[in-house]
Amino acid sequence: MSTKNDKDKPSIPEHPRLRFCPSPTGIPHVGMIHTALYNWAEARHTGGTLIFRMEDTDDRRDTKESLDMIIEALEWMGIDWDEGIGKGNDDLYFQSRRKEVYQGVAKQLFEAGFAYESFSTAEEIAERNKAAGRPETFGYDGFDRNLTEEQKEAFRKEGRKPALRIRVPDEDISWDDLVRGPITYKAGSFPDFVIVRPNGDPLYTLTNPVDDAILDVNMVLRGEDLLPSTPRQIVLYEYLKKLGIAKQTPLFGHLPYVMGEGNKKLSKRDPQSNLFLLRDMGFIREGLLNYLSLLGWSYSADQDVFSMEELVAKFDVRDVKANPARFDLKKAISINASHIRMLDPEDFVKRCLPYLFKEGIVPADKWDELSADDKALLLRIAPLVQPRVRLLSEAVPMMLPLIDKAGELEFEEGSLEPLTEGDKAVLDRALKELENVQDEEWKADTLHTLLTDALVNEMSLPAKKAFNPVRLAISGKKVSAPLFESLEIIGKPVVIERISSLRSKI
RNA sequence: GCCCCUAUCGUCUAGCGGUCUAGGACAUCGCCCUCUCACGGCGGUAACACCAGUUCAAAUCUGGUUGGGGGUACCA
Repeated sequence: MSTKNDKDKPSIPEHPRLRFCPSPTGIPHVGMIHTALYNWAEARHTGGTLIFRMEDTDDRRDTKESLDMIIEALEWMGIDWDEGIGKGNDDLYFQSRRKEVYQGVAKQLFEAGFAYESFSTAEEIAERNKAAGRPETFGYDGFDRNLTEEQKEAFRKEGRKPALRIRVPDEDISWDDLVRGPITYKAGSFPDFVIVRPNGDPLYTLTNPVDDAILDVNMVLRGEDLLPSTPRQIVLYEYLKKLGIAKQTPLFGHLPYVMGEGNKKLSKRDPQSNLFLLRDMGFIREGLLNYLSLLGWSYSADQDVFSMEELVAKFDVRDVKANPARFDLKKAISINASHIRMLDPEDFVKRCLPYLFKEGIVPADKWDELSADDKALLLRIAPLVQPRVRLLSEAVPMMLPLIDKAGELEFEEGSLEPLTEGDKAVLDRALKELENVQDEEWKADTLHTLLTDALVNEMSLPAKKAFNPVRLAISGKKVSAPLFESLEIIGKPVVIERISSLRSKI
């Protein structure tokens, strides 16, 4: 199999080792899952290894709840991992437990001369830049690069503590990006950067590559927002390799953003960015995964509904597009609808259960806890409802009139006003016909014939005019599951009761 | 300011120098099917940001312009 990119993008390692390493700071986000999905798909396609690790270095923002939600999200989506949290020694996979490791590496970097102590404060750097006529945003000027021991001692006597900075070589930094192709940062593009704060806290620029190196990660697929940190990390990798800590510099692939409305990255404020909100709306994993994979990648020129197996068979990160993609809820819903229709009816019902249970329509949200009668009824209803919902939650109002026979029917807003004397006559006639039907004759096709003869043929009404009042009477809605099947399922007594009830409202 | 990324219908994309009067999907509009809705079928509207250059030939290669995004941190 050859794709356009095989010839001009880097070849992937024989045994790819990828990782997904979010920070536990909030509700699982669609952009985050998009990144996780692409890492997963690449790992599964290549037979590689996916590592799941937590970048929890910010104790002010990190929460246990967030961690639990991220795990729940991955499990719900079916994104599994081979190494990492919950699989082996968790001390390897939580950065919050690894401060000594980073400090140890920092010490080695310092002793080898790859990093140096920097005593300059932000104010001093800004002043020097100003004095030299450089723009304020110029950044660090390398002032502490070659401080003598005496100078350092003098700073220490002032009570200063040094940050540790990486000595950035004066040369172009290039890499061949898996999604963007060759990228070069010219020499001097960025200054010596801090890897350890004066108080000893290691920074992302250090912790991320160090863990990747220790876990022998050879492919890094991450968001475009991390692109500017890559040349810095490449510098660091060169040093880590010299110290024997890193085996190689990994291949990098910078994935496109998932955008929201306007030209903004999908933010936590956008409701459609919240994975669990999408689940509550009634997305199924297959649909959401399918849609998300399409944001920056395509399955083929003329097919965009496919299974996870098909995705894995075809996915290649080198085919991913570099430009950001907008999250389009309408298309996401449409793709979801296709996947709902492909579900086995029993599977469909089982997945509807939580939504039905939440509204008090069924007594349990677990299939096994339902009575045989309940199961049988749901299974009869499923094929009627399944092809006409796009989200699982939409099944609730459609199933309700078929399941809840005791409750008072609620009529849809504005559905009663247009009713006329003609509709009243239709209901009268329907009532008369249906009352005479024997129990054993109460079948969808019999009722269809009966009502067609009476209402359409004898009353000379168009089919819509004839059946819609009946539909409204038994469902409370203008849109419902197929009428005659519904009549059969609801049963004669309740149908008679509901039609009489609506008749009296006209 | 400087650096980096990016640019095909409203949206997601196919396109890899000739097969492009640019294909598919969602959305939208019309028609058919039809007990409603959905499904399904048929058809319509709708895009190569701009300017140069290379070439017999450019959506495709090169340069520039413009637009969008990101960075320029002791954030990630």
